[in-house]
Amino acid sequence: MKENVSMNEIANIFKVSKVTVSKALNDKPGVSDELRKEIKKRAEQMGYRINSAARSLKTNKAFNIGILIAERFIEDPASYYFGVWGKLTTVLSDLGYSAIMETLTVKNENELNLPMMYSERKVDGLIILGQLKKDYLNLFENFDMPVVFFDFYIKDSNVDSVVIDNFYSGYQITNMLVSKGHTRIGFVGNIYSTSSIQDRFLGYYRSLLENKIPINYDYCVSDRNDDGQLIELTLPKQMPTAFVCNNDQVAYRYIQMLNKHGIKVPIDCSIVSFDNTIFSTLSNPPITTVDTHVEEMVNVVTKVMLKKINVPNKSYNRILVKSSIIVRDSVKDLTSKNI
Amino acid sequence: MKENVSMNEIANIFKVSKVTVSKALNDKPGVSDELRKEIKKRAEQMGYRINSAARSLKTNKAFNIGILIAERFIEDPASYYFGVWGKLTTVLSDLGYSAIMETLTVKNENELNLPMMYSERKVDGLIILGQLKKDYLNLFENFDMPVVFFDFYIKDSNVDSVVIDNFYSGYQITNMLVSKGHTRIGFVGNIYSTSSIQDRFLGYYRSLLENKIPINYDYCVSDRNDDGQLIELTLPKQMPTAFVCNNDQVAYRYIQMLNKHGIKVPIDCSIVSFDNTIFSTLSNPPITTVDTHVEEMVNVVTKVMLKKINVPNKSYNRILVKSSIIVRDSVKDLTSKNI
DNA sequence: CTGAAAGCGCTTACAG
DNA sequence: CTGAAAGCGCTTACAG
Repeated sequence: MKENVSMNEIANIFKVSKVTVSKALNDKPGVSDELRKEIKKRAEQMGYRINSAARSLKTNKAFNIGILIAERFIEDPASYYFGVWGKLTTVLSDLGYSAIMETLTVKNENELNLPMMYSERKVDGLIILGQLKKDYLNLFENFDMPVVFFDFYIKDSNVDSVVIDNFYSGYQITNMLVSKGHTRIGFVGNIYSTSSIQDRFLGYYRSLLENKIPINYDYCVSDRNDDGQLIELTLPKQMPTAFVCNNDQVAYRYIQMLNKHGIKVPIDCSIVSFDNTIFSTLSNPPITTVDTHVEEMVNVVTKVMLKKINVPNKSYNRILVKSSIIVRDSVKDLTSKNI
Repeated sequence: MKENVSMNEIANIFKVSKVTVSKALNDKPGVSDELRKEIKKRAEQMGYRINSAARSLKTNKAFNIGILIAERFIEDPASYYFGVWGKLTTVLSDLGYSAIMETLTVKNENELNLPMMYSERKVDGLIILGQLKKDYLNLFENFDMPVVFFDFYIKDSNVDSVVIDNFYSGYQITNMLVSKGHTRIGFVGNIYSTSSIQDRFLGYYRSLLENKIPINYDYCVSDRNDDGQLIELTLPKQMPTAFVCNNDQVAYRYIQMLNKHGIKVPIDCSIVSFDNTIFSTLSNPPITTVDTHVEEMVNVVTKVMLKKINVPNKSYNRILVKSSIIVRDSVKDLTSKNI
């Protein structure tokens, strides 16, 4: 394989200028169709590869998108973000962009150091995967490069974000329980911990309101302390017929805890949760959960990013992506005849 | 934030040339310490960011490493490769390199299309994460860019690779079972399916040989067909006291199958496996497994890659990274007094 | 220690 | 349709 073929070399072969070769290869007007075809063919044969550094230097576009993720999110091998990561890479690639990944260390986050891919001008835009410290996120207000937050948002920010519709998801899955005849429904999760748990809880509450079911805090239990550290799961003061758990992992643990107390799912108690992660399929029984449509979220975030790159000062605010219920075996139908 | 500060701008402020600024910022000799310090300070204040496209154009080094992974490996949300991916990114970043990720679609693999990051000269080297089709891998023989295979190797290849020492791992964990008094030991896995299963099996066999335990194929069962598709797990013709499973996921499934037959782990039967993935911790009981030292493998592969970039024609062949046993609760000690 | 000059491989605006 | 010229922002080899 030839090491370095340049446009100039190809131009010499055809006795034309490199300008013509550039136009031919980039599908720009100003070359006859025939010549264009010949040049493209020859370039391919010669193993021509464009020098994107030279292109970037001229055009000020790197055709790279940076993806920043905090180290703590990838320590968990079952992290939801890995899937996002993979899909982002694939989708960007289809659009002619490469994905540069960088992990943000605790140190860099605390010291407010911007990522290397930014300070070396390697990327045209930045996608922030998962919530970071407020101070760090503030760096991106009025930033000199397009930035989109993925899977979280912060209040009073002018940075665009793409998030799941947690509120609606909570509403939806609780409605489903009600439609199966459940009226005593609990919630598992610390509702003061993250905005995503809070929104899911509020959706759950909305469903109760709409169905004229009074909320009963005796059915509700916490799953973590205010610092986000998981705590031991307990039975509520009174037992409901169903629980809405704030995510699959908690649901998985909750089922194990119930089993220890001799309570079988879904015979004695129904469980639903959110995220459609590996925990929902590995659980016994497999859990009815809310799928977050990662694919759709990724499509949306890349589309927004490319628009922002081309029209810098437009704002998209908070974009909600809808979700859908995946029905598995953790919910009992109380309305069916064969109880 | 100022959009575009160049070396020239900084040079004008100090009434020196951009050459001096370049030397100062890059810690190259030829500038007085005092001036260097002043320039660096000022550059920081002005928000100077190097234009790596310009640097690349001159030096022919992008300071990007490409990581190629087949789409099929990231479809499984619990894929072992995600962790590798994350660590690679972190380690490369520490060394001043950015990681460009690209997924290889089935189509591109079949049509032998090289990755975009290569054909646009965006990377200085390529790490291939996980085995690809032979034909595709053949593209990298005598390639015009450093390439390292990660977690697999192919025979008769001159491409360097970094792999776990599967043979030794199998040997080691089987030795452990023997030391706990087990002599009837089975193996779970199709030994004709992948080189990694085969190597683990051969390590297991070596331990038996060394301990003068005749191998008994009646203790062994398959876990997948020759195409790699998982099949239903069954009990062997005779029951051993322990099984070496070729990976955690299989072990997880095998324990579930044993439970269905009323066989309890580790009371009635011991289980060990490989990889230390989420399946080994989620299992009940948690499984004693072989940890693959991802961190070490990543350190090795990046070190090799950087060496190859700097000294292109040196060869490192197959580098084996050792592993270690993580003891959990799935093995019964047959030698202890309190049986 | 410092700098003038050349040049990396493209793209763009303009002229013919 | 085609090309000469300029220039993107650096680095390097060399001269002073």
